[in-house]
Amino acid sequence: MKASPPPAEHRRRDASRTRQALLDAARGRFARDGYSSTTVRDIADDAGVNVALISRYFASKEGLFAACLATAVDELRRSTGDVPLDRVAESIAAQTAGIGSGAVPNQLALLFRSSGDERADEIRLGVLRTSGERLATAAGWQPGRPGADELLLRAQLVLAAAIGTALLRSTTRLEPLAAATEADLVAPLRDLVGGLLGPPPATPDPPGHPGGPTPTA
Amino acid sequence: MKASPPPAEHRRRDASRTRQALLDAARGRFARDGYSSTTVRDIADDAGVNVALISRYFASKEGLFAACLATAVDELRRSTGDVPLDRVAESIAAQTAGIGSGAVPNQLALLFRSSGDERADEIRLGVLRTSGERLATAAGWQPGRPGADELLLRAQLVLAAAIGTALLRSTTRLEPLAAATEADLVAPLRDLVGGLLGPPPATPDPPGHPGGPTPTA
DNA sequence: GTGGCATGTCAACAATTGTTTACTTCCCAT
DNA sequence: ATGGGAAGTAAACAATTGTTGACATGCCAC
Repeated sequence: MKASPPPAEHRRRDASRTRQALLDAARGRFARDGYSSTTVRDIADDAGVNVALISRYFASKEGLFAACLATAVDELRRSTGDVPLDRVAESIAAQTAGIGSGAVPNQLALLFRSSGDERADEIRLGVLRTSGERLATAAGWQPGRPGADELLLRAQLVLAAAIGTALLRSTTRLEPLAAATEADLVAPLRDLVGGLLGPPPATPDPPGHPGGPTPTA
Repeated sequence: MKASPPPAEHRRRDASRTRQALLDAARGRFARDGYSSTTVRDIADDAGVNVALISRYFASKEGLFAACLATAVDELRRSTGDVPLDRVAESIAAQTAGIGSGAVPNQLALLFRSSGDERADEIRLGVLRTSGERLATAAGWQPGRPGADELLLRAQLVLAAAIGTALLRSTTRLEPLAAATEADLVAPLRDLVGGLLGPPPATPDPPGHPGGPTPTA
């Protein structure tokens, strides 16, 4: 019937397609089981391709992990690119909910799965650092100011909460957290972010609170 | 010189001592590197004993992990035994700070390192579940009440934040979070817990907030 | 059609893993 | 002191891991 090979259809041999299949399978495995618990044969089986192709397309298992990390970092950078403070909760909820609860399996969780590779650690640390600074900036952070360090610390605690949530949701069946929808998460996350980065909640008496976060207004 | 063997001194052969050495070494490795990245030879070398003793004393690597998990769970249960709501932040700060920043390396982080073992997952899930319920109870939770589910969800988010903080602190060098002292962490954590579990912060207009947590007073 | 090259498969490799077995060494009650 | 058993050691085991090379197969330009 079909005289010419339809380009949109499934070709029997397509390098970019199998490459992508490997990336998808690897991302899911790495995010759920971690780096060293995942074997290249697992990934290849999930992707439905031969094991040797991992070495061919990504040079090594670590290369594949680095590629996964790169795409995860890209997506994170894109979806968290300077969100205003009052949209942070929505953004985290979207990330931890998986955007489709199936299609994209938790870049946040993946970002945190150690690989033993030093470059991966550098990438991870860089992302965390810039994310924290961006978040702190949205909360009024300016380096050098009095109290700047604590504000940055608070922003990093927000990141820690987001990562912890992503990990708990993707590796345990702790209900109701594991099955919570994005909508379920927004309100609590808003309170979490607000408590950490919002204006100081009118501390009546406790003497602590050294230089609370500078009010945005 | 020494005629009789001094019991308080270091005997050359002491089963309980080497057993404890193995436990300590294993807990550190598991918490920092995860289960599958840690080899039994690593642990044995850290403890300064022979590899075969792991199988002798704990039957297997998984048995050793289970033993570590059990002690961690014990310590967690003891140190978080029904703390009042206004002491939760201190408790989390103490846990994530490591109580001595060196001696006890993060039970929280260890609690979360997957092992692939089904029993370990059960233990972990049980601890998380009861911890969440205890925390929610301290915040006024009563099962069945309207809004009870969201309050439990909020308590579990506190746990996620604590675990994320512990993991971030023990596996990255993200400053200032990684080097923050227990005292540095208390105030931000108090705001985090307060934001999630405290009395609803006098929401002026947003229609959400379905049945906020019942005020303690 | 057909040659050439990209794509995919198979089998084997060396290294590492957890575990076991046989053996040695030390402590202690007799 | 001395035999017996506990404590520790060394070497080897099978299984699994990541990786590689030689080989098969399909697709496209000509």
